[in-house]
Amino acid sequence: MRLLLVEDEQRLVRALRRGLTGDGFIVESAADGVTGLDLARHGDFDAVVLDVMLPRLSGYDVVRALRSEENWVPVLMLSARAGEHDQADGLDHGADDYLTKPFSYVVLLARLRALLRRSPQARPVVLSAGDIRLDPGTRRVTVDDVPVALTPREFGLLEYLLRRPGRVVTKVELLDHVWDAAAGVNPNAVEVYVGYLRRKLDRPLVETVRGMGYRLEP
Amino acid sequence: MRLLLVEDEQRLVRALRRGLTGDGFIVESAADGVTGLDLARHGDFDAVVLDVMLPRLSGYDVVRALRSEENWVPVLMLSARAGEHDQADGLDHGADDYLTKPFSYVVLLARLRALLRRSPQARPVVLSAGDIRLDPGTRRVTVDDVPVALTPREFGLLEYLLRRPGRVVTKVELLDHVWDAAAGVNPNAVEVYVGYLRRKLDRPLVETVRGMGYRLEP
DNA sequence: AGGATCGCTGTGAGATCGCTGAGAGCCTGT
DNA sequence: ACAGGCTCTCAGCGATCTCACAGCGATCCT
Repeated sequence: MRLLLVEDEQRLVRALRRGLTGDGFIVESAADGVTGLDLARHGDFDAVVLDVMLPRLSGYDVVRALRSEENWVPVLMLSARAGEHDQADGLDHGADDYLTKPFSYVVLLARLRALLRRSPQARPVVLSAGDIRLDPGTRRVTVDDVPVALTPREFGLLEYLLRRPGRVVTKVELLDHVWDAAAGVNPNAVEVYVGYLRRKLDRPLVETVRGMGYRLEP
Repeated sequence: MRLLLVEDEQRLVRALRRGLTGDGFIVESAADGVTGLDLARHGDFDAVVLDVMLPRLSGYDVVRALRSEENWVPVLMLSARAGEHDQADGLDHGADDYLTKPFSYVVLLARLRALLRRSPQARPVVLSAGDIRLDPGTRRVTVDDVPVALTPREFGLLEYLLRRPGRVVTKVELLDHVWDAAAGVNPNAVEVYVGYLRRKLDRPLVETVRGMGYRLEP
C-alpha cells in the first residue's frame, strides 16, 4: 500500500517511516504543504497522513484543495492542537480521520486500516454494443454473457471501436492508436485482426466501409 | 439521516438525542447489545453510535456480528476505555471510528459527518476470496482454515490483489504499490512472487492476463 | 466485359511473454 | 562467524501472439 506522509518534523517522519515500512507500507514523504499537495495529486496513493501545521500550506488547505478537485483519497490528519474545534474543523474540511499528537503508533495503524477498508474502487464503465460487453477494468469480454478470450491486440482493437460506435475508423487511425504508430506495421495487419474479431465474436458487428475503413454498429 | 444510538447510560442517551435531533438526525436508541444488534439489522440506519460496554452483548460483538452478516453500516464506537489497544481492537473488529469518553459533542458530530461522507461501500475486516482468508490486522493468512506462512512480500502482493478482486492489475501497478517503485525492481520479480503465491495457496486463484497483468478471481 | 483495386484468410516464421529453477546478495538472530 | 530466510536477478524453455505474405474472391471503374 502506497502511503503519503506529509509532516515537517523530521524525527517523527523517520520513526513513522520505519514503523510503517515494517508493516508493509510503501512510504513517501513531503515536508511541506505545497510539495505534499503536489505529490498527493499525482502520486496515486492509497492513503495520506497529513499534519495540520505545515510550512507553506496548511494541512487544512491541502485536504480542501484535494477534495475540491474530486480527489477522494483517504486522509488522516495529525495535529498537536487538541481543541475540539480544531478536530471538528479538520474533519469538516474533508479529512476522514483525525489524530491528536502525541498519538500511539498502534492506534494510527488501526485507524489507517479502517480507512483503507472503506476505500472505494470505482469501476470503469463497461462498454457494450448489441450483446457484446467489454469491461476495461477486468479486461473481460462477453458475447451474450458467454466469456470470449481475446488476445491483447484483439482486445485493444475492439475497445477502440467500442469507444467510437457508429463512426468510420480508418486503418491508419487504428494503426496509430491500437498498434504502435512508429512500428511501421503493414495495414493488412488490421484486416487480419478484424477477421479474428469477427470470427471470435460471431456477430456481424464490425462493418467494412470499402475504401474508408471499418464501422462498429452501435 | 437515521441514527441508531446503542448506549445504556440513560443520561447520555437523553443528552445526545436532544443534540442530534436538533442537528437534523432521526435518532432511535437501544439500551443493550442484543436490542441494538436487532435494531441495526432491520432498522435501515445511516450510521450507528455504539457503546462498548453494554448489557447482554458488548459493542465489539455487535459490530462483529453486523460485519459477518455483510452489513457495512458506518459504526462509531464509544468507550470509557482509553487504552490504545482497546481502540485498535474496536477498529479491527470492524468499527469505522472510535471515541473515548468523555468526548465533546462537537467532535462527535464532526466525526459522524465524516463517516457519512465516506464511501458507502466498505469491505470486510478480513479479506477473502474462495477459501482464502487474509487478516490485515494480525497479518495472518489461511487456506481452508489452515494457516499458511507468507513472507512480507507475498503478503503484500496477496493483500493488494484481494483488495481489487476481479480487476486486472498490471505489473507496474504492483511494483508501485507492493514494491517500492523507486527501487527499480525488475518486473520479473512480480512473476516470481506470483509463482510463490500460487504454490503456497495451492489454488488457481491468481489468473494471468497475458500482456496486461494478473487478476484475482473473486 | 475486363482490368484494377481492395479486402479476406490460411500458413507459417519469428518475436514476445510468462514461468521456473538456480543461485547470489543481504539481513537477522544465534 | 555461521545458518537460515528473504528478495531479487538471470537464463532457458515453452506457449502464445503478432504479422508478413500470397492467393483468392468481391467490388469498382471505364
